[in-house]
Parts: sequence; structure tokens; C-alpha cells
Amino acid sequence: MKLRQLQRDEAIVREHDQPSRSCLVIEGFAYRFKAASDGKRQIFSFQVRGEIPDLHSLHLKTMDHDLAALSPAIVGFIAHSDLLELCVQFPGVAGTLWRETLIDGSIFREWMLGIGQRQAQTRIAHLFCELYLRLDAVGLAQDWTVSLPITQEQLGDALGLSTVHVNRSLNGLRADSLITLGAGKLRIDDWDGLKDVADFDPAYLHLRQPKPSLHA
Amino acid sequence: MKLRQLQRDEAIVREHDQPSRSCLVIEGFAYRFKAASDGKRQIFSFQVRGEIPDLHSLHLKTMDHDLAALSPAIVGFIAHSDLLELCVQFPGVAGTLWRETLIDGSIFREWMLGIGQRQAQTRIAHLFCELYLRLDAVGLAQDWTVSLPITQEQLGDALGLSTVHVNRSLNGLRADSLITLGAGKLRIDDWDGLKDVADFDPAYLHLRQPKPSLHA
DNA sequence: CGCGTGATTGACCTTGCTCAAAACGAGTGG
DNA sequence: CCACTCGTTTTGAGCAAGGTCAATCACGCG
Repeated sequence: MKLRQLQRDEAIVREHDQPSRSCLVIEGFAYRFKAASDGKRQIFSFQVRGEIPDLHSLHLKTMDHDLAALSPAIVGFIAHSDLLELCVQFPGVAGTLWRETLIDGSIFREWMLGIGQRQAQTRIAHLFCELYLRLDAVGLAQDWTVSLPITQEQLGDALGLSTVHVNRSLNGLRADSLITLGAGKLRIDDWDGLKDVADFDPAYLHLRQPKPSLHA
Repeated sequence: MKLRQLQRDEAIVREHDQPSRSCLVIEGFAYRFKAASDGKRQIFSFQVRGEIPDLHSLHLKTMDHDLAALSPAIVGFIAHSDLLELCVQFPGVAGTLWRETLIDGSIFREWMLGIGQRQAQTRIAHLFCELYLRLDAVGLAQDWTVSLPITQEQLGDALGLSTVHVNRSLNGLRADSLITLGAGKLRIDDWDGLKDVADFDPAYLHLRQPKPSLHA
């Protein structure tokens, strides 16, 4: 597999591209977004180790959004032809990959619910709950802490909030001793409290083995 | 295939269900939504004839949202076992179905962009552009008119707006002679004008044969 | 030490929300 | 045909969450 080292904010695939391969996140974070014509942009996913953010390009030839590195990252590229062959030789693979794209969609739905209906603090808290569980699922969480090299502007673009309002809402969460965010790290100081203000139910992540300790 | 006649707002599948079959819309409209704990709900899709709104349940065993009839409708049910068998016997079918679920995701992304970043009038106009094209694609549009039995409350739930604001924004579109909405019908009075305020680019629908007359 | 990016804060403003009342219209029973 | 009802649309008035603009602060880095 062809590897590539990426700088922060470096593009991986762009809207209108017709890629012949998909990208596997090996280290760091990737994110996807789309810009409206007035320049505002919406980020609709953050992708972590082991995910294939543009797997959909296997069946949708033209990209309808951008994919880029959130932080310095390493990604691998897998040719669509190889993926298709894998699917033919091992029928289970097709189902598994399909499932991954369906979970992607499920997360979109949850984000839509958040952006459309929830208040600022709740949205932020919800995102943190989600990212924590997803990172934990691939072994990237220790001591309630995960690496999260994200700016408040990017948070705003993902949540449909202005940078200023993200900042103020974050301070609200800090004041309630729910999280510590800074220096590229997120620490959950009070999971139950955070889950509570987040209105968080992890079912939509379709994790195979929910951690009983977390999902009580 | 087992058919079923549905009343307006009748549930087809519910969150937490574990269906063993998926639903094909044969006549009328279906819609999907999820409610937050404070009772507000987000609608994230309207499904038209020929679509399989809960196809994802083929690989995600537990529903993470509700599916219901928007208007009186007829749906058919297809057992997952039959679908899986079809996929094995005709490999092309799997790809086609997978593709449908990917387009579903693409539409979610566009909606997210709208809800997160666009103004009320733009959102509404965008939705109308999308629905018109999708209905036209299955032959349900004539004379710039489509059947659209939707309330302003449902529009609001889909767009992240209050009913009152939907009403006022609709009046804005009417005042600009862009649309006529009422009596369960939507007529596009000025496609180019509507497309313009909608910031609409149909690429995300991944239609196979975009109509040159419309997409100029 | 000087720079540059990102975080933070203050002041003010706008979009869209809430509450509440009124108008409308299709369907029902008299 | 009319009165009544229920759901939906429309309108008014006041409010608030969140946006905008702009200045300041903090900190890692060369």
C-alpha cells in the first residue's frame, strides 16, 4: 500500500475529483467538509485511525466534498480495483465495508439532529462524547484523555457555530468541570456529567462492543 | 412482495427496532427522523417512489431512527434474506444497492451544509430544488409541478427552523415569484431564480442523467 | 525578541425563536 | 346549505441565542 505523509490542512481529495483509490487513515486525523458559495464551510466528519473516509468513491465516481488532514497525518491509498477484487474473493469484506459506509451515514444523521435542534453547549459536548468513544474503540484513549489537535474555528465549522460562540460555550463546559481542552488534548473530567449535557446515546455509532463502564 | 397501505404519519419502523426486512416506497412519501430528548425532532430525509429508506438495516441491525409515512402511502417489504440472496446471485445488485445508500449519505452531507451554514430562505429553496429533481427523475413532475403533501411544521423539522419562520420565509419566496406551494402541490415558477437563491448544485444527488434543460 | 496563529473578551446586532391570537379551509353532522 | 371542528397557516410583538466586528492576550517558534 502506498503511504503518504500529510501536513496539517493538506488536501487528500477534492470535490469534483474522480479518484481511482481510497484513503486509509493510519495516523493522525482527517476531516471532510464542503463549502457553500458564500465561503462558509461545513465540516461533516472527523476520521480517526483505521477509517476510510472516502470509501464511498468506490461506487460514487465523483467526489461531492473535500477530504483533508486535520493534523499532520499518515494515510495509505488502496486502489479501487484491489478493493473490488477483495470484495469478490471474500464476500464478507464487501458486507463489512458497506457497513462502515452505513455507520458513516448514521453519524451524519446524529450530527444533523445536533446542528438542527440542539443548543451550542450540547452540540460541543456531544461531539466530544462521540470522539472519545471512537478513539477509545481503536485504543487511542488513556486516562480519559485523547489527542485532539483541533482549533476552535474547526469546531465551529463542524457544529455550525461561530468561533466566538464555540469559545464561550467551551468555557461553560470548563466552568462545570466537565472537560479540559488544550494543547491538542481533550480530557473528559466528568463523563456522566458530559453525557448528560450532551444528550448522548452512543447507539448511533453501532459499536460492536460498547464498554459497559461508559454506557451505563 | 408484501404490500402495506399506510396512513399519514403512520410508523413503518421505529428507533431500536431490529427489522428483518426493508421497505420499498411504492406510492406516496416516507420520511425519516430522530427526536432529541427535549422533544425536538430532526427530519433527515424524504423518500419518494422507488427508494428503500431503511436499506441500511440490512447491515446495521438496530434502527437508530424512525421511519414513517409522510402522506398516505403504499410500501412493500422485502426480506433481508431475499436481498442478500439477490446480492450473491447477481453481484451487480450489491453494488447498485450499496450505491443507493451512499447517495443517501451524500444527501445528508448536503443537508448538513444547509442546516449548519445557510440562511432560512436558502435552505427552503434548496430543499425544493432537490425534491423537484428527485421527483422528476422518477417521472413524478409535470409542468414544473410535483405533488408534495407536506406541512410547514414538517418543513421546519427538516430544515432546523421554527414553523413561524418557515412560513415567513416561504412568503419571501412567493413574493419573489419563485414558487407556488399549497394544496399538497409545489410548483416551481422560476427554476433559475430558485436555484440561485438556493445555492443549488445537483452534483450531490449523483443522478445518472442530469437533465440538460434543468442543470444548465 | 519579534512573529504569527489561535484563544479570549467586549460591545453591539441580526436572525430566527417563542408565545399567543386570529384567519382559513377541508371534512362532518345537522 | 350551514354550523362546527380540527389542523394548518398566517400575523403580531417581544425576546434570546448566537453572529459580527474588532481589539487584546497567550504562546510556541525561529
